[in-house]
Amino acid sequence: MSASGLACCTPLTGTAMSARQAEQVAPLLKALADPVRLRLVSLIAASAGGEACVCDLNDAFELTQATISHHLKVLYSAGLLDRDKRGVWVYYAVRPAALAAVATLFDTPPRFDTAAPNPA
Amino acid sequence: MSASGLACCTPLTGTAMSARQAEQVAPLLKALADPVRLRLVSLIAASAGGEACVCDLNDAFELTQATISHHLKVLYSAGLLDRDKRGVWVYYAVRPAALAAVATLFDTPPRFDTAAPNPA
DNA sequence: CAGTCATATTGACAGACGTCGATGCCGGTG
DNA sequence: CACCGGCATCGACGTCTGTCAATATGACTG
Repeated sequence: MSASGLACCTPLTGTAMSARQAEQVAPLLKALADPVRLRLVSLIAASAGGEACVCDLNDAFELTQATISHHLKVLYSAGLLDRDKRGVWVYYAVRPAALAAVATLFDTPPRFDTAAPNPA
Repeated sequence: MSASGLACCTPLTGTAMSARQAEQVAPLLKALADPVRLRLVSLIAASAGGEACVCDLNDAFELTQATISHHLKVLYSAGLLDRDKRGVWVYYAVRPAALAAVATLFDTPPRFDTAAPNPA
């Protein structure tokens, strides 16, 4: 399971992305590319303190506790969430850096349209 | 196959996302959540005129023509690409609006941290 | 019109994924 | 210490996905 390097990446739109970069970022997108996980991240991010208890997350879905736990593991393994066990409860928090890494993908770089003539 | 509504969406980080929203955006992310497709979009976006001929895209990968065609179809079906046939060749172009729709997911809204006390 | 080239489609297959019920683990409580 | 409750893990399942070889389609060429 990855979770460290955090996939710094150039925007999609600028210059062509390397195979290596693509393989680093794709897992992050894959982790987010599920309606349930999207809502989980959103719920956690919107919670007070930027973290949420698994018990509350379970109640927000009509899914088995096992399934929610699985989705949280996917997000955690991708490096998108932090995990903190406090007594009996477990709290997950969004890792802003991870989200930011993905966000850079969609940054629109200065638009040089069609093979821009050097504006010197 | 979708390709129209284009999934307008509130940022992940602001208020909790609805199930409906999540189900609209997830397919876009799913379409992008593959290294090959990520590179395809990147290659197309980085090409002169913001479009690229399939023949060139085929050459950029060590994959079968059928596989590239499949990936392009996935991206096209998700509404991320436009398709334009000119004679024997087919050109794909990135739909900036679609990319922008996904980008809004990662916009960081004004940070109200933990249940902000109204600063009145 | 027969041939060739660029894409798309089909069918097959192995592997990954989302979901569940059942079970295990561990921290509190009586 | 025995028990209960929150969460993770396991095993199984049907489905979806990425890839390929083969074939179809459709546009130009001689």
